Amino acid sequence: MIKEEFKLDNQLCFRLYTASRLITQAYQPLLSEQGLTYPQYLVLLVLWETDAQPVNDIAKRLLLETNTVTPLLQRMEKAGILTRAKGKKDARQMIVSLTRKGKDLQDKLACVPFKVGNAVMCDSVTPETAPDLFRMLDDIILQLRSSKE
Amino acid sequence: MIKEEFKLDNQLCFRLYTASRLITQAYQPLLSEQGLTYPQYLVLLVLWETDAQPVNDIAKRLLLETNTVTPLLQRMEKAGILTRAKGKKDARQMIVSLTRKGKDLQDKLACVPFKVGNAVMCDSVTPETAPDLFRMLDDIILQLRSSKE
DNA sequence: TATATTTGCATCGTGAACGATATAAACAAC
DNA sequence: GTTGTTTATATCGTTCACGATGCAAATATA
Repeated sequence: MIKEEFKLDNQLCFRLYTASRLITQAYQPLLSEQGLTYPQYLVLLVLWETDAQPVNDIAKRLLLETNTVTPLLQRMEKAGILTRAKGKKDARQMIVSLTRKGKDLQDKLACVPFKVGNAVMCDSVTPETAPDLFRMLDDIILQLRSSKE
Repeated sequence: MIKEEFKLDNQLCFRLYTASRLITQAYQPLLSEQGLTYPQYLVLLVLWETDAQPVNDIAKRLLLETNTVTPLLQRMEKAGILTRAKGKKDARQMIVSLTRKGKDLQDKLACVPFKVGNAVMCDSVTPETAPDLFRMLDDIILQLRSSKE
């Protein structure tokens, strides 16, 4: 008999991995109407909050490395969603700014958060219990970030 | 001011995506000692439970498509962890079986579940509250699977 | 001010994910 | 039995993730 700790059904990571993939898949048809991917949508969320940020700030906000974010931004630049320009104060920085098209996407995607929000609501995840889930996930993220030192 | 529903900090998906990536990163140094990746580890979990399965059964168990699993298995075959052989009853099937090396990995990775388990424990995620988290994630996964049709 | 180190970003290679498509075996309908 | 459909797997192209490495601008140190 296989040991309990090796059973797939006992793995937190597999649940997170699967839930993450499936919810991303739920976004996908809504985003692809605008030619976007989910990570690109995350970049938009960051830039809608604060426009004209260096690559590094975007990467830190998303907890990604710049070698992931740079190609992502290059593709979005090619799609006309944003521009990348060398920083004036610090020439090493690339300042990323939304174009008109990038800003307008906010209206075009207005329904997305609601549609996906509704799609995940279920017996044990409701507007009442969601904060508990958020807190646990935030705690796990914080814990894992700090153990990376 | 940006709308609440577009704030990154209000996104369940971003939490799941980040938690999944970070916990996978926690596995990575432990797995790479044996030359494994996290998805390859998941395949091992499936095969340790039930050896000699067709590709499709493994894919279904992991909720992945065969076009993701096939290359994964090919790499693991090249690494000598498993074998792939045409099914005798049904020649379309590829039956995946563990090699001696694949079976032995279970002992070599014995400490992994505990180390990662400890790494995620924190204030709001404890042995007592983990079942609540599991239930919520399972519910989300079920909900999203059923809404795919 | 010359040199060393750090910082910000880019490039490269590998391994997933996944949509689209292909192919052969199994099965069904006629 | 021939034809059509379904099923199991594989291949291809694109986009992440991410470790490793490179490079130039900024900063620290001698």
